[in-house]
Amino acid sequence: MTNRPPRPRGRGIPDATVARLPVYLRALQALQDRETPTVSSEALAAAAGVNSAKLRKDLSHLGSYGTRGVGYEVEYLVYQISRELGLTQDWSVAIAGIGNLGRALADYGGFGSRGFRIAALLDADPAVVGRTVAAVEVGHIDRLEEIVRSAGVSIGVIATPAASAQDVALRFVEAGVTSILNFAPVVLSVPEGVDVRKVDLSIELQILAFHAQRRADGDGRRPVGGTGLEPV
Amino acid sequence: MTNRPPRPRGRGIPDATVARLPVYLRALQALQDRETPTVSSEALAAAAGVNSAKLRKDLSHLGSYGTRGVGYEVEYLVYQISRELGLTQDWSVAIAGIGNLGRALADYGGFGSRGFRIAALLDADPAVVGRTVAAVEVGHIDRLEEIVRSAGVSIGVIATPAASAQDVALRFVEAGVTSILNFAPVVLSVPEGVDVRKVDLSIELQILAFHAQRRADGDGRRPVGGTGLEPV
DNA sequence: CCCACTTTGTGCGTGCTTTCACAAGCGCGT
DNA sequence: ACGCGCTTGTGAAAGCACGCACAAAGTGGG
Ligand SMILES: NC(=O)c1ccc[n+]([C@@H]2O[C@H](COP(=O)([O-])OP(=O)(O)OC[C@H]3O[C@@H](n4cnc5c(N)ncnc54)[C@H](O)[C@@H]3O)[C@@H](O)[C@H]2O)c1
Ligand SMILES: NC(=O)c1ccc[n+]([C@@H]2O[C@H](COP(=O)([O-])OP(=O)(O)OC[C@H]3O[C@@H](n4cnc5c(N)ncnc54)[C@H](O)[C@@H]3O)[C@@H](O)[C@H]2O)c1
Repeated sequence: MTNRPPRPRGRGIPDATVARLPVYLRALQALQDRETPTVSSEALAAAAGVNSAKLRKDLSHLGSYGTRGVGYEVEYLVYQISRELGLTQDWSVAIAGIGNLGRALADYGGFGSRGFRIAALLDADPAVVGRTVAAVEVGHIDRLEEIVRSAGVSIGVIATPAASAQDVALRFVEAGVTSILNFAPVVLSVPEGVDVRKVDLSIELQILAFHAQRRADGDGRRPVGGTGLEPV
Repeated sequence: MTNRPPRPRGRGIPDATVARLPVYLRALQALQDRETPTVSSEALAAAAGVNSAKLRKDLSHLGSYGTRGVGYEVEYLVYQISRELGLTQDWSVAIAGIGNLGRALADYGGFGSRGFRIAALLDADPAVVGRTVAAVEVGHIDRLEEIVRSAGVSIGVIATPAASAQDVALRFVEAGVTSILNFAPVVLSVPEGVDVRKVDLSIELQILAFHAQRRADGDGRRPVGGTGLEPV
């Protein structure tokens, strides 16, 4: 694991690549657990569920970290991807809305394992505020700014009801948070420079339903009471 | 066993469009609640956080449902999008793994509202099996096939630990499920023709971390947002 | 009827993404 | 030293997605 922080990488890794790096990282860590020293692009691509040419091109954006005829050294690549993703430093996360979902997120162990630390939990319900979840005491949402600033939070997670999400988002931003992960089913409006990603269960199900319906239409699969209406 | 079908997209609606239709649908339903009869592409695009030309092109894939000089009739468009997405029929969902996350999903109300009905819950833990969550009794995972078939499940949700996810996925497939939503942090391998989507919290956080690091890095400019609210 | 105005639907240029295909590089055995 | 087999890194091509800009199509007022 040689440290190598110069910058041969052409600045600007494509978004599509960035979205796949965590997948590669996870596959590599599984190999690490099995003490596999090196891996070929073919094998790693299979583990990550992508085309091997795509994997190589993705990795080439980070630098030339492979050895022709051999493959990639697992440990070295883990380090390089971690560094590129910013996982060599710790990130403090605040979760707003400690309901069913918020609690599941807070309790989730797979978080802290990789550089993300839950630094603050926030809720509006007096019955929840003051309780301790995952070793963190739930603070009142009214003190968001104070808590977020003092905990040095850089990533805000929104798990409140949809009606409160926009408000909470702006308060996160006012408190200096520029990265937000939103679970509420609303489109958030935030100032330029703030990065919002959303996780939307309902949308995922609807996309699955679309494809399922298409399969059912084409094939002779059993429909469950669809309409016979055709597009005009 | 392929990880991902190449792109069986017979000519039809582009994937990128399909992924946005649920967003439009949600915005339209909000308009419906406010009894707005018609909406322009400009206004709907703003509500959905997209470019209006993109919205019009997306909708044009469904047909010519707008009126020039006027806009789109909200109710009609809701129906057309719903039909295209397959929401005019009901979909039965099974959730495997009734832990923290699985319980949150089962309890989540925003599901049923859009044609998705929780038909079965499955777990391996004797302490969980037999309990009732969200008015559904948790069945034992060993009876997956029987339960899934008798409940007519068409969408399987995996919220088990990562180690069990692949196994559960294959059992879903054997029971006839061809649409799977996976919350476990693993790449699933399924036979061709089975549609898998994943929701991965950890990946989302890592992507946020990457962008946050980039903003903090060489880039010394402080994003002065002003008050310009940008839809995301 | 005509005209000014609004808004849709889409042709087209631009840039990003994926995939193929292969030369160049590396290790190993002889 | 040399050739062979394996694997990377990357040009080039094909495929998509996005968004501008505008003609076509509709509304409403006079
Ligand atoms: N549970 C799921 O599986 C699921 C799935 C998809 C999306 N979501 C979305 O995630 C969000 C949370 O879901 P949930 O099931 O945990 O709901 P929940 O009702 O169990 O929890 C919401 C929590 O937010 C708190 N809250 C309300 N207003 C607040 C405010 N202004 N500031 C801070 N906290 C506030 C409430 O006190 C409550 O504890 C919702 O927007 C929901 O639509 C949930
Ligand atoms: N909780 C989160 O916020 C969160 C976030 C991202 C991803 N995930 C992933 O979601 C999954 C579930 O997370 P969780 O927090 O609910 O975990 P959990 O441990 O609370 O729940 C897991 C449940 O699955 C059951 N189970 C175990 N093996 C099973 C099997 N073979 N068949 C059926 N059920 C089985 C267990 O009995 C338990 O009830 C995990 O893969 C986790 O990595 C969770």
